[in-house]
Amino acid sequence: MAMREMQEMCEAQRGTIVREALERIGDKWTLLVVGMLETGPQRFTVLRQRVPGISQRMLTRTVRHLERDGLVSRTVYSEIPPRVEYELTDVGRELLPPILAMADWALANSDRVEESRRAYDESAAQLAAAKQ
Amino acid sequence: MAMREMQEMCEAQRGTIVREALERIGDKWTLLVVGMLETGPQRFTVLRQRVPGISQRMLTRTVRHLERDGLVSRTVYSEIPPRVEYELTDVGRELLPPILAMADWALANSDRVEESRRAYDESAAQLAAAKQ
DNA sequence: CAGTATCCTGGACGATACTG
DNA sequence: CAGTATCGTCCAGGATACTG
Repeated sequence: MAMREMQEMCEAQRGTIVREALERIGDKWTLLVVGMLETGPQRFTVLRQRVPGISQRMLTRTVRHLERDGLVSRTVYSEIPPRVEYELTDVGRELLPPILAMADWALANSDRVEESRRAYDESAAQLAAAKQ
Repeated sequence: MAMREMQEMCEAQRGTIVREALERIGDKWTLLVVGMLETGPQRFTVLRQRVPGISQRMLTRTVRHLERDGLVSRTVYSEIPPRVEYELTDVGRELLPPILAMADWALANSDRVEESRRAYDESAAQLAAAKQ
C-alpha cells in the first residue's frame, strides 16, 4: 500500500471520529447547555431559565445525554422538595474553551452573517425573477 | 426595572444569538466541512472525499448554506469539464480555531466518552433488571 | 422541584436518477 | 464535474398532561 493511501485512510479515520463526536454535541441544545454550566453547578430550573427557549423535555434529554457521555455529573440531594445539580466533569470542562470561543464568534459576527444572508436571498430572488 | 433583571435580559439576549448561530452551524456536516476547508480552496469532489460519509446532496446543501451565511466563497471556473472551488472567507476562517480545538477534543476524548457511555448503559440495564 | 409519558409534526438526511 | 429533482424515512424537538 502506498504511503499516500495510508495517509488518506488515517485522515478519513480522524474525520469519522470527529464526525461522531460532533454528532453527539452538535444538536440544537448541547453546546448551549454546556456553556451555561461554565460558572459552576446549576439546578435544573435555573439551567432551564438560563437556556432561552428550551423545553423541559429537551433539557432533560440533553443533560441525560451529557451525563451518559461523561461530560456532566448529576447529583441528587435527598430533600423535600428534591434538588438536583448538574456540573461539568473534567472532560466536559475541557470542551469549554472552544465552546466559549464559538459563542464569542457568534456574538461578534451575527450581524455580518445576517447581512450576507439577506444579500444572498435578494440576489437569488432577482435571478428567479429574471428567469420568468 | 432592577439591575438584576436587566442583566438577566442581556444574558437571555446573548443566549438567543448564540443559539441561533449554533443552529446554523450545529448540524451534522457544517463544522466538519468548514474544518476540511482549513488547508485552502477545495473542489467539490475533493471535499466530498475528505468528509467521510457525506452524500452529494448534503454536501451541496451544506456549502450552499455556508455560502449564504458568508462563511464560504464559491468560485466557478468556466471550463469543460466545469470546476468549482470553495474557500473560507475571513468570517469563516475566524471560526476555524474553535472548530479545530473541538476536533482535537474529540480525538483526545473519544475513548473516554465511549467508556463512560458503556458504563452508563450497563448500570441502566442493571437498574431495569432489578425492577423486574 | 424535577422530572415521565404520550402524541404529533417538520424537516434533516439518504438513495436514486437525471443533466448542463 | 458539479450539480438538480424527486421520493421516502426517521427522529429531533415541541406541546401538553401527569407524578414521586
